[in-house]
Amino acid sequence: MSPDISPEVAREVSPRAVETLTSRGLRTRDAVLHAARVVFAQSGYAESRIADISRAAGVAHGTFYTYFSSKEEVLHAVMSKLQREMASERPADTAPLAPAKGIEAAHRHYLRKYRTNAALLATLEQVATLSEALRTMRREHRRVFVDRTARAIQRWQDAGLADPGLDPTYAASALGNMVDRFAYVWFVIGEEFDEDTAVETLTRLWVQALGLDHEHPPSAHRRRRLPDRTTSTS
Amino acid sequence: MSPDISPEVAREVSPRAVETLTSRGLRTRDAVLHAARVVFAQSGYAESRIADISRAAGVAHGTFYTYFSSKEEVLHAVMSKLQREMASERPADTAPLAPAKGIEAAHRHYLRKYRTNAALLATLEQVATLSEALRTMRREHRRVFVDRTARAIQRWQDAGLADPGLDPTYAASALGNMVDRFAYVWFVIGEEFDEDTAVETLTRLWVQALGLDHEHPPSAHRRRRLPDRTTSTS
Amino acid sequence: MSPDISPEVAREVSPRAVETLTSRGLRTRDAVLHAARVVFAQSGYAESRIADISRAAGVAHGTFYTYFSSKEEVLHAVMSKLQREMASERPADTAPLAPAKGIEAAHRHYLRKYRTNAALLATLEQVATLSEALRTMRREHRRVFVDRTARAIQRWQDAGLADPGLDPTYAASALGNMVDRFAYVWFVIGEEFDEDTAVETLTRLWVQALGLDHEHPPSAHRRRRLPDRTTSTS
Amino acid sequence: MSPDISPEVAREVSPRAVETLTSRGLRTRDAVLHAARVVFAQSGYAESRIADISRAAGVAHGTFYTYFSSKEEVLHAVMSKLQREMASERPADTAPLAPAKGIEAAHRHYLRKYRTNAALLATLEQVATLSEALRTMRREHRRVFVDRTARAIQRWQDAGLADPGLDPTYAASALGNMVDRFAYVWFVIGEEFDEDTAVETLTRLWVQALGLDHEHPPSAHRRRRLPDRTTSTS
DNA sequence: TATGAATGAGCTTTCATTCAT
DNA sequence: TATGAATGAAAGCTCATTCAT
Repeated sequence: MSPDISPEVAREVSPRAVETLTSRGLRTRDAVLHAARVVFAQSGYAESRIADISRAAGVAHGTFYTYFSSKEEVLHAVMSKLQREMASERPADTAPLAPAKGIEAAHRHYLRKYRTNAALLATLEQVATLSEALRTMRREHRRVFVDRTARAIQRWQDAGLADPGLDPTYAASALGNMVDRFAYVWFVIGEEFDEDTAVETLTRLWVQALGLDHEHPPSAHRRRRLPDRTTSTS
Repeated sequence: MSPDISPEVAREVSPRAVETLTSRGLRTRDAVLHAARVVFAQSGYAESRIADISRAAGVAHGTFYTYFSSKEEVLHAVMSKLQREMASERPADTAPLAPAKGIEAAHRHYLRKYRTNAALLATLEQVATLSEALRTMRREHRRVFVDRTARAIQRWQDAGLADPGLDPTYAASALGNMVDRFAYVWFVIGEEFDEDTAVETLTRLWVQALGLDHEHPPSAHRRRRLPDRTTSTS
Repeated sequence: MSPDISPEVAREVSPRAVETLTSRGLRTRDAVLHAARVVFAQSGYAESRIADISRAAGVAHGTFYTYFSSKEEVLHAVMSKLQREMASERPADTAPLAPAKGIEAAHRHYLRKYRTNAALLATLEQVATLSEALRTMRREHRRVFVDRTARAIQRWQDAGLADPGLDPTYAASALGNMVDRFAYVWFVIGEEFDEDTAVETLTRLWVQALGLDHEHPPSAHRRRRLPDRTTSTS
Repeated sequence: MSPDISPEVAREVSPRAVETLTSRGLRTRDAVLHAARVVFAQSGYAESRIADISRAAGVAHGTFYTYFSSKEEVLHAVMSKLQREMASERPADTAPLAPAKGIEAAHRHYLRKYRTNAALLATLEQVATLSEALRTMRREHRRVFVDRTARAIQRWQDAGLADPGLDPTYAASALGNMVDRFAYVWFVIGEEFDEDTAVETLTRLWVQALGLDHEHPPSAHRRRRLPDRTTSTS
């Protein structure tokens, strides 16, 4: 595999813990963090210079190190924030839509959010394997997505709406990858697609793959159940 | 900084074209290329040093530059070769299997090939967006895969085996991504999966997504046809 | 090799402009510039190493690049300064000497100044044709000298002291070259001469060549006048 | 001063003495020598690569070393040939012209020859101080010119045509420089001049400087005589 | 003689990080 | 906190020269 930038796990603390910063300090830190995001998006990780980030943040070169102890640390902070943003902010599915409608809405939403952050997500792809810390962050972030989808699949299976023969986790992982990767190929690699056709096709594939388009008699045996969750999240 | 008095004599510095190499030269070039592959797989692109490659190839530092004019150029050569390998070598589907059987075999084959080259494919992911040249190579390589799958889907649609409502290219792209990305998450990011369950799930998702599990009366209208191919490849 | 997704943030690598330097920075810059002068004089351009200059300046290797972006750039700075020095600093010809006396003084002064800077002037000769920038600098520097002499010649012509049949600019260029080159051959190529004889001969040649040694009746027609200068410089 | 490329005096012998070469060998050697001349003229010394010379000569890289043992050695050979060409080939002044006419013809001839070889002469200027060997070659070559002129001046002095107060050698050196440098400034540095005006001015300056434009009674005392030459050349 | 592959010392340049102010 | 000058390890690349064939 790829080498870790630093063998030890990345430090979780900045040179000065965020909590202890004055409000002026917080503002500067934010400026640097935001600048880093812009620069990483624009130039990729390897080609981004601390000097670029400082300049973009409007601070002196040395000021960077007041808030982050290394280039890798800002990277971590930027990517962590990005992944949180990608995971949250999904449209409030307040109304319990029919599965197909909900899936379509989610797909359209995800693709648009991807497009917005495409450049930074491209950088994330570059660095995903650069350190074990990032690889771990990546795995954990995926788990949120996959779990959420897996639980939905299981609910659908329980309700006799989805193919009970599918392993919810494997299916969730596979289908999630499908959409995520489709966006990557489209917005990063530069393949050309049409949004409506894309959303429609992805949705149809999900619906049919999961068997949401016809009934599944409850007699069917399930291959594997998800571990019970006390907090039966959305 | 050279005097620009009269430009007459050509100045060429790039490496000698492969065709003009002596057999000794060819052997050395191969050694360097192979060493680069090993080193890129081991260390990723950014962390690979020309010195590492030369050492691994058992040649002097300067010899590298006899055959490649830069790190980027070997990268290109290595990745080009990798992609050709990934695209070829598919199992001889001599027997016209039932679609599902064929799909399953292809999936299993692909996952195994991916696992074999996982480290280098991880590097490919890192560098995919590093230069337009690589992005283009990437797009073109995907096209081979996608086209092959899209034509298969269309044949199945024509035969009334697959859902005629799907755009073959979009579906091929999406489903291809699904498998490719599943392998990445498994072998590169380090998620843990079981091969049989993986192959089974991926296959079931394909089959159901494409509607290969039930009949499609010929009356159905098709969304978009692929451009006709004279050479109706398998 | 950076992703070209969206170019927004400026990337500047060139050295900080001289005006923006702190006094400490200015001091260091001067040290480097002076060291470069010494090293170039000692070793010529091609044989001078950035490492030599840094060492001579007593700074770290990288510090050189804080102030100059390349060897060529310091060269430019050094030579520009040298030429300014050669052009200025002429002896205050406060007393309006007889032409011959003034010429003799100027020659002696020039030869001595040349001897002092011979090594660096030899380097200037080496690099004069290395870049168009230097060639241009050279041309402009000569113009100062030539113009000054040409105006003197014209004044003498106007006063009936010098041969009116000479083109002032051509004559100034030729006679200036004569002295300059004499110094080069003497101090750089290593021909052996005696100062008094040299000054005497050069002066006599100038005086006679210009016809300063006898009257020129005002009736004589002039070949070409210099463009009028409002500021009739001394 | 500038450093010598190699402390020892350049070897005077090629890897294989020219006399021992077969005619095929001689042809190859000539091709390399000529190619070197072209390349040096085009790119200057520092920017010329042995590879460029070999390619221009149409021989393999290694073949160069069959005939010259180093880059410096070809340089020496090329420049030696150039200086011989510049010194010879002057127009047969069969008819004992009036001094002024002869001088004018010589000047025009020299300027034209300079123009033809300007690029290579520019390179000569670059390298003149690179090694003691070249500096010596330079001095010796100048001596031919200067001596020739000095003897002419002395003859004119003896004949009562030229100012007997001038030291023939100093005057010859200075006046020779004047023309040589004028050509350099014109054809290498890129100052713009008109040929007729240039020839006319240079000639007038010579004539007047030497006092060839009026009589010099034999009573005048001469400053210094040239050492007697048995072979009272042209 | 001719070839062209191989060598490796040597050089320029970059840039994350430190630190005195 | 903020500054920006200073550091120096590290890497890419060049090319004159050697040498086996």
